[in-house]
Formats: sequence, structure tokens, C-alpha cells
Amino acid sequence: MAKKPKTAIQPTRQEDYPEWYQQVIRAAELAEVSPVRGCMVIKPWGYSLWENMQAVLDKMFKDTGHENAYFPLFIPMSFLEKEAEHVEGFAKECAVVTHHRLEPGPDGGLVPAGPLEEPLIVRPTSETIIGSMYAKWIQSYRDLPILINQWANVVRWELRTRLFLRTAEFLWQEGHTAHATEQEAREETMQMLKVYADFAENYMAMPVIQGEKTAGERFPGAVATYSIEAMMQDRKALQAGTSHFLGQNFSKAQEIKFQDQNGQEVFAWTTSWGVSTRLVGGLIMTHADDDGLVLPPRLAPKHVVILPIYRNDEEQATVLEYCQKLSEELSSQSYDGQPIRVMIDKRDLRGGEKNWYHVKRGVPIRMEVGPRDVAADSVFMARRDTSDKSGIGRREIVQTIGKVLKEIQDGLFERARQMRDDNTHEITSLDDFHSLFPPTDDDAKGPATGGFAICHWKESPEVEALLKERKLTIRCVPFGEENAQGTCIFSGRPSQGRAVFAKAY
RNA sequence: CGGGGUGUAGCUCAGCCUGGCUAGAGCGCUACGUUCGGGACGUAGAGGUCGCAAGUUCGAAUCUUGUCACCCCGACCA
Repeated sequence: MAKKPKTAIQPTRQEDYPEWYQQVIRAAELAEVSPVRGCMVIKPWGYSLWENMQAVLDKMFKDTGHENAYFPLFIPMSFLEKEAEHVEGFAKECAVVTHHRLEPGPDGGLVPAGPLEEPLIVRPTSETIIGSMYAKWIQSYRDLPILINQWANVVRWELRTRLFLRTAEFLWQEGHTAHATEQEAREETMQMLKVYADFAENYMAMPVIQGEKTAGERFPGAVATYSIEAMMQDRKALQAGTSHFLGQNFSKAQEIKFQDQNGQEVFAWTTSWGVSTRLVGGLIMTHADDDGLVLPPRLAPKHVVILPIYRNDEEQATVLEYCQKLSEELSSQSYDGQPIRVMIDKRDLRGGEKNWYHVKRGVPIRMEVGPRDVAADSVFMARRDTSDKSGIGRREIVQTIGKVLKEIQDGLFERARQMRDDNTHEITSLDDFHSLFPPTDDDAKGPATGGFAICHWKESPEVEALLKERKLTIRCVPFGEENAQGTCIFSGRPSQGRAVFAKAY
């Protein structure tokens, strides 16, 4: 008999974190690499998860006054050229469409024909195309604010790709707003960052640090970029969402102007903000374990899977009938304002195999129902987050299911927060900084050493060089730390605040 | 775009150095049987133009050249 692996996923997080990540995605059937270089196929389980994220975020956007719209996939190349920094930021990774037709080639294949007068780029982001429309739509202060979001795919021609974290094409939402005053635009930028933080923490159960990006990490063309930063289980940072205050940079480049109440022609103030399918990667790396995915109940495609167990037709009939009733009773209960999402897995598979299938996919609660349970009017329940397993009366679990799910949701957040806090260090000396990030762990396959370092700093070439050498980045300057008084641990000069340093995805 | 590596069954790979009958293994898949409350076992099967193209040879997965694709490491990035 073959030796049973101890964990469903191999290697474990400890042995080889990047490989573990890929194996979780495969085992949980979230996505696969596609025949198209750098692009992924999101499979039903993964897409369902994304749909749940979309549904929650979409409601949050609408509750804050935004409307959805849709702008073209293609952007005239000249549009991108308008904002200098923006060009520089994206030019290197644009897919360019140069022809509009295919013709039979000399060797039997097809060759592009019908060259375009002006090449089109596939949107890497939509500031320019949306801005060009805003320029038309906005004439008066009465036309403002414009608060629009779009759900779309974008393409950034990445060389090194990883499923969900960095793919050439990805799905996201991008909010684009225009305002009459700087203050209003700044408030919008902050409001949406808060929405993201709320979503990350309360739905994904992923604790985040909110803060402002440093000049070097800023969105191309933005005046200020804010982000939410999460710590993955390997202690690396993941930028999970960004909100940009664009000032008047884009409105000046694109002539988005209006007459104010004094009849003066002035430029609008704009913002943009987005989160992407990268969040799925963040969810995996925050909660998944060596047995596969672990889903927070608020986003799980299914809350409960019922696994009928029987040996013969007679047992099958009674067990399935019982499962059906259980499913209906559970579905009539609610969690998070919605009916409990239940599925019965009736597939003709062995019990153990079927059980592991759902473990790997991260279903929060599994309920095994066999003849013994039917007889005792109970179920055998297993929690994905704690591996707690126990028999429980049917009536009891139906009544408490919502409470159990809440407990799981809260527990996941608490566990992640604990992990993050345990690995966040306030560093006050260069020696401590070096010992937190020793230079030798670059090729380590397990968790990165270090975690988050919070330290005083002052922007300078030396700091940049050191960070580059150690493959470290400044994640953000957390709110409240901008004006912290102190001494830069690198240069000894007066600090410009405290920032979070970490290795990052 | 620099440096390194790999292309053989759905997946992971062996075989290549030293050319030779019908190209292999594990997993997965199909059927049947025994099983079934934590990843079952047995038996029988299906599945490959050995990345592609030329060349050398009586004979090429194996040697040579070209070509394409992908992976890893650097530079860049949500």
C-alpha cells in the first residue's frame, strides 16, 4: 500500500511556499494556466469566488454613490501619450493592435493585413479613454461630481506571471471620478480606500495596513497613491488595492475643464481606484493551509457541503432523503443576510476521496450523513478552519449554523491578524534592520524571513540602493505615521515619518 | 532583452551519454468484481506521428543543424 501523504498539498508551505501556492490553486480547482502566454483560465470554483467578491464590492460602490458604465477595450495610442508619467509607466507593457484583418499567407497560414492608421493599445488601465469622455461630459460645475466604476479586463504584458497575483490579462474594477474641488477629490480617494479596507478585513478576513505610497511606488501620473497592504503567510507583503488622487494631472492633459460658480474655467480634480483578481491570490495566501484552500464564509461559493454515505440502494434512499431535508432546512437559515449556501455531493465517489475533494476546495463546513446519523437524527460535522469534527444533532446544527459560520469568519480574521502582528516589528537601528532582513535568504523557498519592519526613514539614494540590494520595498507610510518625529535609521538624518518595509509580491 | 534549462501518454517523469525488435513507469482515466464513516484493492483495458523541420545512417526518442514553445534566474510590474 502506498504511503499516505500527511497533507493534501505537497509540498507544504514550509517546504516550498511558491510551489505550495500553485498546488493549492490546482487542487482547489480555482484556475489553470492557459495556452495563451501569461493568461489564466479561471475555473468555476475560482470564478464563483470572484463573483462573490464583485457582488459585495459592487454594492459598496453603489452605496457610496457610484454607477457602473463600460468603456472600450481599445485605446488609441495617442491617448496614452498625453500624460507623460503615465506613458512612461505603462508603455513597456502594452499589447498593441496594428491590423484589422487576416489574409491567407504564402505558407498556408494567416497573416495580418489591413494596417490601422493609428495603432490601438489594449487598455492597461482606462484613465485616458475615460478622461476623454469626461472632457465631453463636463462643462459646468453642475455636471460634477462624476462617479463611475467599470468592471473590466485589462492587459499588462508581464514577463513573469503567477496565477492571480500577476497575469498578463486580469479582471478588475476601476473607479474613475471627477470633482469640482481638490478637497472633494481627496475625500473620495480616502473613502474608496476605506471601502477596500473594509472589504479586505470584514469579507476576506484579511487584515490590512492603510497608508500612502512613497514617490517611487506611486501610480504613474498620480499626485498621491494610497494602498491597503496585507501580509501573506510567508511574511511577504501584498498590495491588495489602490486608490489614487490624480490631482489635475489628467484633467490638464485631457482638457477636463468646467466653469465654476464664478464663471471661471477651471480643471477638474480626478481620482481612480481599483482592485483585481489579485485579491483571490491574497485570499489563498492569507488563509489556505497544507490541506488546501480555506475560504472565509462570507465569500465562499458554498457554506456547507453535505456528503451522503451509504452502502446499498436501501441506505441510499433514506440517506439521500435525509440529506435533502437537511439541505432545505439549512438553506432556510441565513448568514450575513443571505440564505445559507448548501450543496449535496451525490457523486459516485468513495467517501474519503470525496471528503478530501471538499477539504482542498476550502468549503467552510462539511457534513457527513450516513445511516447511523439518520438513525440518530444527527450529522457528523467538520470545520475547515480548525479541523474540529464532531457529531451534532440535526436540529441543533440547523439552528446554530449561522453562528458557526460567523465564528469561522471571525476566527480566520483573528488568526491572520495575529500572524501579521507577530511578524510586524518596530525597528529603531540599522543593526536590527539587518538582522530582520539578513542578506542570505533570497533563495529560500520557505517563508521569507522578516515580515514587516516599521521604521523612521528619509528618502535618499543610499536607502534606495540598500532596499534594492535586499529586494525590499517600502510598502507604504501608514496613516498617522506621516509626521512621526525621529531619526532615519539609514542615514541618521531627521526622519520624514515612519514607513513599512517588507519583501513584496 | 542578457544567463541557464526543458520539450516523450491527460499529469509527473525514466529512456538519450554508448543509435537496434512492438517506447516505458507512477498517478489519472474506462469496465468488472470485492470494498465503502479519512485519500481502497484486484483483474482487464484505452491512451504516444518521442515539440517541429531538415540532415547523418541499413536503422534516430537517442547523433548533427536549424526552428518553435515553455520554464527558471536577472531588469520591470496590481
